[in-house]
Amino acid sequence: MTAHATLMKQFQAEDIWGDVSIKEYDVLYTLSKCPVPVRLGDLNKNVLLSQPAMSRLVDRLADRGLIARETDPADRRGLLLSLTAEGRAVQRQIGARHARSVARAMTAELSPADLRCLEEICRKLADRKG
Amino acid sequence: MTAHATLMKQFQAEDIWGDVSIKEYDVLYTLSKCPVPVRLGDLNKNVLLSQPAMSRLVDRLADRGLIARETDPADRRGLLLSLTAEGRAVQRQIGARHARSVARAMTAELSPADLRCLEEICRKLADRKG
DNA sequence: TTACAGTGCATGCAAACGCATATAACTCGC
DNA sequence: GCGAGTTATATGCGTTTGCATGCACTGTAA
Repeated sequence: MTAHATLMKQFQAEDIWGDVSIKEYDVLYTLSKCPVPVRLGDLNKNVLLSQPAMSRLVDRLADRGLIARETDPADRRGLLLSLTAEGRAVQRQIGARHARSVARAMTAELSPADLRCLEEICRKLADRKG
Repeated sequence: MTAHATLMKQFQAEDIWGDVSIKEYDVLYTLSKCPVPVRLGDLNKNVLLSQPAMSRLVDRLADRGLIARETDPADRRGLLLSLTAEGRAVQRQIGARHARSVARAMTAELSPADLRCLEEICRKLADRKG
């Protein structure tokens, strides 16, 4: 937990976020990794926010024109979310800078073996029983 | 980040927290690890909260009698924080249950070698240059 | 000693959050 | 087909957060 907190505070303090908060970027990043539109509930699994908070975060991003919402034709309760062209551009721009920060922070202290090990561990933990 | 979010959501959903939030517990736990009273600013390094938010979280815990505040005699701007007897009792009770959850979640998916590797990685990241 | 830049914590305020719950849509048994 | 139960998202409301800033104290230097 301490490792996570110090890393996040360092990333948050970097002057690369423009008018996008780190949680908002988290959503943009997750969407950028999805080849097809995603459900709100699925997005919510990747971010430490309650469902209502995610709903309103998506509201704000949609109002700002960064993501598009459409009701799922197959299940009209559902929302399908995707990046707009502008959202994709913003994600790419911030993502490039953030990726450099992350790479710098991780390689500064961790060996290549550490990095492989950590990747494996995180995959195991994230894929854990639904 | 996904691994962290899923783990935290699972822990948060466990029915072991009583009327102490996970952030409040985080503070109680950190204090329980400190042999001597700690500064607010130092506590804040372990938790992903801004300084004002930490200040008010400590307010609430002090109002509830779980932690004690005293001004540092050596630097009278500073606050020294410590657990009260009740705070220590609460931390121990919740901590015992939470430790079991954590152990279960981690050992379910990770090998002993993974655990040693992760511990080493987290130490390196947490101790990273100020 | 007094002025002044720096540090540690507190507070005002708007924004964001979580909880409980409402709403809408789907599913299943009858 | 129709009501009961379930699932996906939205909304009301009180609480908590972050930002900007204020206040108290420290240290240094004229």
